[in-house]
Amino acid sequence: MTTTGPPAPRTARERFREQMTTEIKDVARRHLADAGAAALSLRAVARDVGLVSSAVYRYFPSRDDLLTALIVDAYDAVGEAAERAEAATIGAPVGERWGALAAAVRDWAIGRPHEYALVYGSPVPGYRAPTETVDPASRPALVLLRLLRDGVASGEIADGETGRLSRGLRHDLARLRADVAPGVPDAVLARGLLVWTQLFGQISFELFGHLHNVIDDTDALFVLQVRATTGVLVGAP
Amino acid sequence: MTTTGPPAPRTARERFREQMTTEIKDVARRHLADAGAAALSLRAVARDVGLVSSAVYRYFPSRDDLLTALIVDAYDAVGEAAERAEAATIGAPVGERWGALAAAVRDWAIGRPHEYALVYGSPVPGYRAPTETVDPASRPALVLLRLLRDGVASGEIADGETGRLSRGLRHDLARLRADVAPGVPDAVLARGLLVWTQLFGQISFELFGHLHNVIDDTDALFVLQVRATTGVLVGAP
DNA sequence: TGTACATCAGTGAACGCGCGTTCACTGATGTAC
DNA sequence: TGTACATCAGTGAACGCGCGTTCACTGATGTAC
Repeated sequence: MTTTGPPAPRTARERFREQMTTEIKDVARRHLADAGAAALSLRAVARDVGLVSSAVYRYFPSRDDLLTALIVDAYDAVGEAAERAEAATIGAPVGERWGALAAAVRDWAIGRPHEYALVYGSPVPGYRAPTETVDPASRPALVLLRLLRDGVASGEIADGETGRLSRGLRHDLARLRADVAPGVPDAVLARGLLVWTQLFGQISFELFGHLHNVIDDTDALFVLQVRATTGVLVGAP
Repeated sequence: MTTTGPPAPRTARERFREQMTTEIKDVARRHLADAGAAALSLRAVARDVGLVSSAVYRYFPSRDDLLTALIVDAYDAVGEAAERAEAATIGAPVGERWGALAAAVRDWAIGRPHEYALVYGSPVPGYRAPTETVDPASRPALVLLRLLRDGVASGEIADGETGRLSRGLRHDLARLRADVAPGVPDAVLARGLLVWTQLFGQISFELFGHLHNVIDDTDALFVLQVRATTGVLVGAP
C-alpha cells in the first residue's frame, strides 16, 4: 500500500484547518477519560473547543469518524513508541531489546490509559472499525516480529518444540511467516505470541484495576515479569 | 465474612419478586451485547421486560445498582466455572488442573463475551465499583492460588529464582502469601501471576479482535499456549 | 494590481429522539387481630 | 373465618436534560482572469 499523504499545507486556510482538526481531537481525547468512547459526544467536544456543534461536521463527517481518528492516532502513537524503543536498541542483545519494547508499550499505556482502553480494552459497542484502522493496529506487533526475525538470524533466539499442531494453526503461522516474519519458525512465533499477550494481559490487569490491593509495586512486578518473558522468548533452557 | 443470605422465599410475592429481578437482569445482560455497559439503559430494559420504566426502580434503586448486579453475577459465574474445573480435577497432576482451569475461564469468556468485556475489559466510565464487587472479583484468582498451594505442597511445582526484589514487591507477595497462599514462595507466586495475566491477555486478544486475520484457529493456539504456560507454572527446566 | 466568483468555516435554529429519576396514584397481596 | 390495615408492584405523567444530524444563512478567504 503506498499512501502518499497530502503535501505540506500552504495556504492559511489549510494550516488553520489542520490546527483545528488537531484541537478537536485533543479535546475529544480528554473527553475519553471522563465519558469513555461509547459516550463520546460531538456536542460536548464542540462546546469545549468553542464551536457550535454543527461546525464540527466541517472536520468530521460523523461521530464515528472522529472516533476512528482517535483510534488511528492511538495505534500510531503506541506503534511509534514501540518503533523508537526498537531503533534505540539496535545491536543490543535481543533480550534487552524485548525489555525496551515492552517497557515502551507499558509506559505509553500508563501515560494514556484511556487511549489504551480505547484500542486494547472492550470494543466500542455499535462501532465498526473501518479498514483504515487495520494498518496502524498492526504497527506495534510488527516491531515484535522484527525482533524475532533478528534474534533468529543472529542465533540468540533458539528454535523449539511445538508438539503436534493442527492444520489450521500451522497454516496461520505459515501465513504470518510468509507475510511479515520470514525465517521465524513456528515455535518462535508461538513464544512471541505468548509473551506479547502476556504483556498486554499484564498492562490491562494493572490499568483496569485487577491488581488493586494485590500488587502495589507494579513497576517491580513488571520488571520481574519481563525478565521471565525474556527467558521464554529466547528459549532459555 | 459471614453472609447468610435470606431464607428461601415463601410467599408468592417474594417468589414473584425474585423471578422479576432475574428477568430484568437477563434482559439487561442481553442489552450489554448491543449497547455496551456505558449505554445500558434502564428505560430500554424496562420496555423489553414489559414494564414501565419507573417500575424498574422497585427492583434496582438506580442504573448503577443494576450494573453492579450484572458485574457481581459475571464474576460469580466465571468464579463458579473456575471452581468447578478445579473440583473436577482433584488428584490430577497440577499441569492438567491448570489446563482445565484455563479452559474453563476461556470457555466462559467465549460463551459470554459481553460479560467478559464488562468485568475484564475497559472499566465502565463514570461507574465506581462498590465494595460488594470485591469478593466476587477475587473468586477466579483464588482458584489459581489454591492450585499453587497444592502444587507446592505435593512437590509438583518447583521453587525458583526471582533475582533481587524491591521492598515493595516483597511486601506485596508476602501479604498475598499470608492472606491466601500459605507456603507458596515468591518465585511461584510470580510465575502464577505470569500465567494468569497471559491467560487473560490471550482471551482479550481473541475476543477483542486482535487476532483477526492473524490466527484463525484460536482453539489450537490456546491449547499450545496452555501447554507452554503449564511448563512455566510448574517450573519445568 | 484589481475584480468577480468559488470555496469554505462557522452560525443558530430546528428535527426527532432517548435518557434517569421523581411523584401521586391504583389495585392487588399479605398480616394481625 | 372475617375484617381492617399495611405493604408493595406497577402506572402514567412530568421534570430537565443531552444527543446526532440537517439546513439555510453569513462573512471571510482563496483563485482565475
